[in-house]
Amino acid sequence: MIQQKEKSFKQTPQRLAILECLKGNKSHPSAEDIFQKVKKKFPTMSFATVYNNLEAMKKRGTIHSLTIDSERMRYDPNTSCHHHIICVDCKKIIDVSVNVKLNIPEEEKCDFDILGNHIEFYGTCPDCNKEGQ
Amino acid sequence: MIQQKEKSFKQTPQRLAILECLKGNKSHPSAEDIFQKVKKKFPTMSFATVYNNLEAMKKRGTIHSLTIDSERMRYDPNTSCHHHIICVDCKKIIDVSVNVKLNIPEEEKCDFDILGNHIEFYGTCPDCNKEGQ
DNA sequence: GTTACTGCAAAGCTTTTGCATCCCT
DNA sequence: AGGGATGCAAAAGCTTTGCAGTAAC
Repeated sequence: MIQQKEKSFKQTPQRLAILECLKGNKSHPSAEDIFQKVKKKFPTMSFATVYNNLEAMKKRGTIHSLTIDSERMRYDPNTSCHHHIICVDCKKIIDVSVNVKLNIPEEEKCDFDILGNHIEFYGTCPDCNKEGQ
Repeated sequence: MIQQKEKSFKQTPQRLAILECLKGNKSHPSAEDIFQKVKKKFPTMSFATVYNNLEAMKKRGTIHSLTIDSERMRYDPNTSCHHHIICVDCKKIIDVSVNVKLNIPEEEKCDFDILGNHIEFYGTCPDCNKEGQ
């Protein structure tokens, strides 16, 4: 088997800024959110750089992307097993760490190899409930 | 309280064709998929008509939309409670009806009103497993 | 010196919208 | 007849890509 040399991962200031912005961030920001925040520090920051870096971090397993918001991709630096609640009105996303063991009966799997799962709870957040009266 | 007259829902041939295409369809098609299929019957069919109708049906609760595929919206005519497995390679989606009762402890909810939930299993389908050897 | 990253602009996709025309009820 | 739906084209988002210049290693 041919030894695949791993591509080096350079520590550029922009990349570090994106990582810093994401670190411990529980708001599940979109690429736009991240771009706006990092742009303050690097006014020349390009959108492509944000997307390229998010993609690179995803591939390395540093972050996860969430498909829960149909309007845009959301990113989560917390790669440990957890789930989410999304507000159907304002699209706010919060973490949930209910620990359920989910097993699919063999006959339901249709020979899929299951790698993992993610539970999306949807509802309305307190802020949107207030307004909706 | 003012009586809101319900908007009439006309039975146009195009709309019926879209409904027909969706009825019992377990492939979780995208708008493009539906468009291509219905276009065979109605060569003048417009993309806007497909989207308008899917949106209208969603509002009426006739169909659900799935955010599980990050590349595009997918539609599901099965509105009863069920979950999904998606193939991370080819994005094939199949139904799963594991019946789990998911309750979030009060302190995790952060005062959200929970309306429902959806479990996404992800993995690789038998077809993609074969190729990947 | 290499290799990868940045920034810019343009392109690519999916989805939405405006509007004139058409047609279901 | 009238309200809604259709079809077309254009626009609007989000995301990706090509490429020349630049910076990390």
